[in-house]
Amino acid sequence: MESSIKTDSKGRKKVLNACLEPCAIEKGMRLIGGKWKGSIIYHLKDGAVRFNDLSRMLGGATKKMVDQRLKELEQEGMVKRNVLSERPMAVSYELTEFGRTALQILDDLRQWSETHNIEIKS
Amino acid sequence: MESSIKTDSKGRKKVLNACLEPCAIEKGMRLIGGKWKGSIIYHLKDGAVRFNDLSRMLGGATKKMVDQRLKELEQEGMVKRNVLSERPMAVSYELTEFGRTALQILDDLRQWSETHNIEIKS
DNA sequence: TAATGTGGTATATTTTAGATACCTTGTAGG
DNA sequence: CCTACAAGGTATCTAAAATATACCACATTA
Repeated sequence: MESSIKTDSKGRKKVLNACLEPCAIEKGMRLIGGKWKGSIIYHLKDGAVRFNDLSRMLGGATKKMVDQRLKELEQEGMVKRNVLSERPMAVSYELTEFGRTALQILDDLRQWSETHNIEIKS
Repeated sequence: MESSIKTDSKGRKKVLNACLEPCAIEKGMRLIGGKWKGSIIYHLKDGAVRFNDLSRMLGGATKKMVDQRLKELEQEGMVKRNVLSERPMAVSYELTEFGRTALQILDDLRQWSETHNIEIKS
C-alpha cells in the first residue's frame, strides 16, 4: 500500500494512506529478515547441509537459534528437512523451490553489504 | 567468506571455512533487516518525511521504536535528520546518498513479498 | 576406555520490543 | 479564555526474544 502525504495551506502535512497492516517490505522482512534467517537460507544455496555443519557455518548463532529458525523456515515452506538416517542420527536441510526464489535478493544484499564495507558495532 | 564442505569416504561432511564473524549477509541484515528498519527506509524513498507522519505510516510500530530505529539509521549514515523549526517543533527525516543505495534491494524484497503473497501468523 | 560427533533440548540470564502514559510548547476552534 | 489537539519525543513497565551454558542418548573413532 502506498502512503501519501498532503500538505495544507499552512505547510502542515497529513498522512492519507497509512499502512494499516505490516506492508510488503515488513512482511518480506519477517520471512527472510529475522535474525540469522537470511544467513541460513544463503548458506543452503549450494545444496543440502547437515545441521551441525550449518550451525558451524553461522559464526555466532547458537544451535538453539539455528534449530528454531530452521523450524520456522520449514513451516514457511522455504526449507525442507531430510532425515538421512536414524541411529546414527543424520539430518540435512535444503531449500525448496520457494526458498530458492529468495536467493537473488540475498545475493544482492551480500553484494551491497560487501561493497559498502559495513562495520558492526559490538 | 565462503564456507565449503568436504564429504569424506563414509559420506560424512566437514566444514572447512566457517564464518568466524557475522558474514556479509548477516551484516547487511543488521543494517536494513532490523525490525521496522527496512520499512522506514522504504517510506523515505520519495523524500523527507516528518516524524509523526512516519510513525503513522508504519502501522504497528510505536513512536519509541521509530525514534530508536531512526537514531540507529542516523548513526549508520543512512538517514539525515533535519530540524525545520524549533517552537513549533518540526523535524523531518530523509535518506542520505548511502541510504538510497539500499532502496533497490528493498524494492526487490517488496516485489518478491507481493508476488508470493506472504501470510503472517499473528 | 575415553574422546568426539550426531541432532538436538533445558534452564537461566540478558537484551529487545511493545504498550501505555506523560512532557513541553504551540496553535485552532468555540 | 478554555479546551482540545498536534508537534517530537521520553519514562516506565511488562512481554517476548536472543544468547550462554550445560546436558541428553546414542554411535563411531582412536
